[in-house]
Amino acid sequence: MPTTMLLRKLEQVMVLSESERQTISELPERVLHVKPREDIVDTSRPTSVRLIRTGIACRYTLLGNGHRQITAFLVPGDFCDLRALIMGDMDHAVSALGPCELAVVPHHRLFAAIKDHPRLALAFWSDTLVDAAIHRDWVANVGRRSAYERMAHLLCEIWFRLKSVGLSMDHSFELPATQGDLGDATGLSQVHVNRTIGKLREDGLIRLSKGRVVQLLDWERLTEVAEFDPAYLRVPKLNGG
Amino acid sequence: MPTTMLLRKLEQVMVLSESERQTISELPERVLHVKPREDIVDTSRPTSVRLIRTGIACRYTLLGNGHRQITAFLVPGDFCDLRALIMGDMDHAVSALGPCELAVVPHHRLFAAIKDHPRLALAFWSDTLVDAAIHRDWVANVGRRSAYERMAHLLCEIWFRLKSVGLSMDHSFELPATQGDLGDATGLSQVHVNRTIGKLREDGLIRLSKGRVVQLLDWERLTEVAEFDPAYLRVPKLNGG
DNA sequence: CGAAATTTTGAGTTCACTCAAGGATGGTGG
DNA sequence: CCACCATCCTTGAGTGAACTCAAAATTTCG
Repeated sequence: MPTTMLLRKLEQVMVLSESERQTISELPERVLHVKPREDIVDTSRPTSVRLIRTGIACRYTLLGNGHRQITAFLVPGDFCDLRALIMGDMDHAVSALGPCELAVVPHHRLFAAIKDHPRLALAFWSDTLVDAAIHRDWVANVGRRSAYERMAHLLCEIWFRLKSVGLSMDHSFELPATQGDLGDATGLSQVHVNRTIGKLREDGLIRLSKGRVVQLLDWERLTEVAEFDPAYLRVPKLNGG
Repeated sequence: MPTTMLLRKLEQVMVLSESERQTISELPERVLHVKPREDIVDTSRPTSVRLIRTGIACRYTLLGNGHRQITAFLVPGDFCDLRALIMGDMDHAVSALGPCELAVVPHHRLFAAIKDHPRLALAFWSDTLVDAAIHRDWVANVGRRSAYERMAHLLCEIWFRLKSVGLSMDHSFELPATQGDLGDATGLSQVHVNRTIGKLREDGLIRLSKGRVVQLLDWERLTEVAEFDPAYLRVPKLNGG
């Protein structure tokens, strides 16, 4: 029951001992298959943590005015509800975009792993720190960029994160999101998302093929438009501990 | 060299032993006084962590288009650059709004504290989890709320957080931010911030007195307008560990 | 007290929104 | 395998919330 993506991510933060790697790979209790558009976690008090193995999911909040805001996309190797391990509850929901395969890790196993290998607490903590950095980037994206720049930035981020876990070699990836979803992620209306990606396409920056495949045709120009700097996503090796 | 606010915050998450409390209170190496508008941390590689003791600060990012986005306000008890403890670097800057008093905690002391009391790692981790929750809320705020609701929400959040650390008994607090700052926090222009708080004032929801004191005149209606639900800020007691 | 920063107000503009309808696409069951 | 239905995408037209530019009034601070 491989936890390859997670290991890959954590190994970017710190060097893991054989024993630590072993412990992590034995975390999952079972695998869960989730259908497209299905909720993975709602705002409750889960007793296990779900880890994305394949597929793409999103964190979201429903506002009272009927709107939805997606606050993050989750790619393989990402925890859905690590928050609840420490905080007890979830303050938001997570839903699968396309079909997802999840590993389920009971809280007690994670606590046991941390007890045996205290350094792992720092590794998992770093996951939350990256989450926070991504959120900050989204605040800036939604708050201070035009629709055009915003969409460009979002696509850059998703591609970069997929690439970091070894998915997407070339500059293309499958994104099982509707234009409505992209609107909820960027704070734009569905119609304006349509016009915006239309312009990105006209300008030769992206291409959308059948099966919801996104191609970034001109990474150079796209990052320029989006002002995309992956520094906030990059994880330097942990020194102390 | 008291770390009262921090202790108060951490004790909301978990019960601390006398020894743990002692360790935390001995963390600060020195106190630092920072003038209004001065940077507390920039995007570099600090070797100590700064902790707000008094005053209000903000995290911010400068965008290439000349805009600034504030991604969070920091109140007493909050860490400025805990990220760098684990990640090595900062991906954003922190600046004082009004005059601030900071406690400086060298990284090695924090690592030592965690080594002696592994549960403290979970406590500090929870700080990052709350940060992430606040950021998510900001994404939703900026992405899916009108200027009017947005400003209301921001004021609710700041007041609630000040209240949780024992500042502000009544519904008023000092906020040493210009309307430009509030714009950078909400993703609005300075002019529109002016008109928006003008409307909040007209509607009898808030009052701005001399010395930058904000008064929330009608908490009931304000939370309704803002759809403010402090659940995401509340920290349930830690069960495991 | 004067200079600098901030707030306030006015006027015109624009980016993104809503409403609406037609076309494309994809999944499902007969 | 095709017809049908639902979902999603696309385009048009009109509207509106928030923006920019600009200048006056006020406050803050040295």
